[in-house]
Amino acid sequence: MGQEFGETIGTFVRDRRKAGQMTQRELGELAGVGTRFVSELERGKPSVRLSVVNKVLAVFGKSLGIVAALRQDEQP
Amino acid sequence: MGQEFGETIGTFVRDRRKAGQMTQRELGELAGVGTRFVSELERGKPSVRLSVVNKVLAVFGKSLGIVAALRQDEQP
DNA sequence: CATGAATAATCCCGTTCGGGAATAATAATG
DNA sequence: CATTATTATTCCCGAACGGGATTATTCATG
Repeated sequence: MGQEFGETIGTFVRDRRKAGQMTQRELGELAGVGTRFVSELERGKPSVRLSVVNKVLAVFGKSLGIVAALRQDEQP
Repeated sequence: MGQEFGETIGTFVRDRRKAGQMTQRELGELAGVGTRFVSELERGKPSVRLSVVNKVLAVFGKSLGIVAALRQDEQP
């Protein structure tokens, strides 16, 4: 099976948001962040603040601050 | 077995750095970030830029941009 | 203990983030 | 197709980041 790396933060957030029938505005309000940030996050803007990303992920009971997901070689 | 949640980004980076016999300055140079950032990252400063964090993690072949690690309830 | 290395804490400062609002572009719905 | 909702883009601006250097602390090691 081809490259099944896992999703980016952007696609994860977007999928979850849609799954929850939310608009970017609603998610933003829930997370306490701006609409524009949600939009940029979903589209993969790299230079975002970790704390703000986590505010969004917290809505879905997730977080980024714990483990580093591996991308290439080298086992954990 | 108490709280075995996985490490924070800070402890992960510090452990890996020490395991590699590196000083903060050396890691910073390798990653292309400043010494102060390495120090703050290791001590768990929450508001850091995702792109810069990933520059450091890249040194260890890791990344943060892929999967959201789960912290509480709710299965993946 | 003493001494030197490593790390932490501050300071100044250019860069950029993120909020909010307005507008343009795109998607959804009838 | 027409219309509306949703999303993307742009603007202004305050707030915070991150670099680099300096100074204070803490940690190794003998």
